[in-house]
Amino acid sequence: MEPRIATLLGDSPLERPAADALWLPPPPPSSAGRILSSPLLRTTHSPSQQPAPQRQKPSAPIGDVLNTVKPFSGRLSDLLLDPSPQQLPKRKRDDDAAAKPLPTAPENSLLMLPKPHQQPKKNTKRQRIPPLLQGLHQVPPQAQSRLFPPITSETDTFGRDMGDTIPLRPAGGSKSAKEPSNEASTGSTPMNTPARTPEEAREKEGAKLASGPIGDKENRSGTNAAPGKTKELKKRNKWSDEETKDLLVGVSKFGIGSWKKILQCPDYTFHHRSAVDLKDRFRTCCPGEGLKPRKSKRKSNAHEVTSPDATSLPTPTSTSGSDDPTAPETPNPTSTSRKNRGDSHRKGPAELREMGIHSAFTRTVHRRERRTFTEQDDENLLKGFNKYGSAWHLIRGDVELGFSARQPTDLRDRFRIRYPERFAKAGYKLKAKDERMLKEKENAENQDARSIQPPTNSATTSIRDPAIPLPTPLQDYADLASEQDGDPSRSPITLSRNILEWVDAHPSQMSGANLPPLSTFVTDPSSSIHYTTDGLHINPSLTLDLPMALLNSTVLPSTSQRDFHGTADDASSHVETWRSAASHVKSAENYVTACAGIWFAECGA
DNA sequence: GTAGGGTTAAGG
DNA sequence: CCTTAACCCTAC
Repeated sequence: MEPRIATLLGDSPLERPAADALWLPPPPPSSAGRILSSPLLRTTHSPSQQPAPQRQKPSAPIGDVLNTVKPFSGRLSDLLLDPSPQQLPKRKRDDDAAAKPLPTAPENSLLMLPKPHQQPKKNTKRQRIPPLLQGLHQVPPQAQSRLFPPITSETDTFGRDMGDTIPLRPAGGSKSAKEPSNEASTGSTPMNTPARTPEEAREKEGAKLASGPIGDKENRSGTNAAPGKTKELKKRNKWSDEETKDLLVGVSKFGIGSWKKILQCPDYTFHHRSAVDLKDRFRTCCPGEGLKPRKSKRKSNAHEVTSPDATSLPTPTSTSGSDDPTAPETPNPTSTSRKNRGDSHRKGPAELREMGIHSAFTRTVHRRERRTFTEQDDENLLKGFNKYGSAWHLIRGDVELGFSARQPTDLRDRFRIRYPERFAKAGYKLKAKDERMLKEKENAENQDARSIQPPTNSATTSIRDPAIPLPTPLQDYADLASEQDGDPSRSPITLSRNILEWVDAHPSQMSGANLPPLSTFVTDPSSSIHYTTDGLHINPSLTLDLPMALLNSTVLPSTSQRDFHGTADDASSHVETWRSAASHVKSAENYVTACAGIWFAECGA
């Protein structure tokens, strides 16, 4: 832990500039026990590494901040919104006096910290809680312990950012140990056996793409995954001639489109390929053979004059022309090198003959031509759903809607994609992926609400980055109002079970009120509670205000689980009360945690 | 006929 | 190589 902290901070404690807001002074002896009980502080200021005289220097940033800060108004929003800019220069002066800055360090060394990796796009949802709050959310587990929460998450990210080359993926699994070489693998290897469940399929896919091939690919390529990426950089799993031959022979035997059959046929050997991989490879080798050749991607960019070869790039017409399977061995002489590179995988008749393929590829399995749903289709689909409900065959039968060429299941599938919430509300099951997305979304907001995100960099808990704007109370929460579906049979209450679960899990923080498990309400089908499918929806303004006066048992219902025998309306009313109470507890928690930071510093000053 | 999981096509 | 969506299969 200790060396990692030092690594994480970029230097040894002695050389590290004190601009790091974590740099707290040692507490007076009376409070030493409390303060040093924090593992973070202990490791950051190990007495064995820090000479006593230097430790006694009253150069703590937090102490300075506290000395210059104006009297605390008692409102958390003041803490959040007042960056107290005059404190920053003073901090720097003290920094200079206290420690020798790194020669290359910029003024604000916080900027030198490794950037956390970029989450995939779908996860880069804008944070709903300002960074300061994220760091302050965590209430010390025991009030008397006053521990900083340990840094337990994102460590891998930092580790990688700091050049930690230790493989993060658990080494060893029987699977990877079992597949040191692909040369010996056959079509009947575990990798080529079909998965029985979606989870297995996912695992299998993940193993194919990541853990499984790693050793093999590294052995082949001799390169390591680049550090600083969320996902380990996947090596390109290049197609060998043997694989390609097996693929083409397989296509000639089973037909175009029977990718899974080919994949599973023991006669052929593929190195961690999926059916999609086979299809993609075939599309590359035999463009136009039964599969649509790829469209030209350069449309709007084609006119850009900055590209030196822009004038020689093939037009979409020439692209499709060169993809013409009737002329596979006569590449367009005007093609660029890029174009030639794309064509380099193309297998001509001669090569096919060499592989023993003498007849043209056929398609043995018939599949309806793929037809994209238009906006009009979607509109009609919604109309049909409003008219017939989920009787998809009736929707198809309605000639006015124009779905005669579709299967009922097509309509259902499209409806699931296009109107997922209505689909779910109608009682249907969403695809696992959609459900995962909903869950992730729920979890993301759940983390905001439960405040279980430990600070990944405690420095950010003291000084809010003024470049990151705080949201206005209702800014960016348009979805709060967009959840209404206009269904009059539902209560307008929009409630997330997560906050209720949080309250369930923290009954002691509800001022001793008698807390019924709130699942009492949520599991009551007669309560007409409307749960949004995307998780937690708390009016964020409630978390920015500090309704301390409301934080007492008088606002909390005294109803116990056994006592509750109300009607659905009563239940709604109670849940609303609980929801409000939970929000207030949340606000109070933030407030107390913010104060805790000051208490810590005061103890150390 | 429907629900739900699986497979494939195609664009990114 | 990944993701998405259209389409397919099959148990019920």
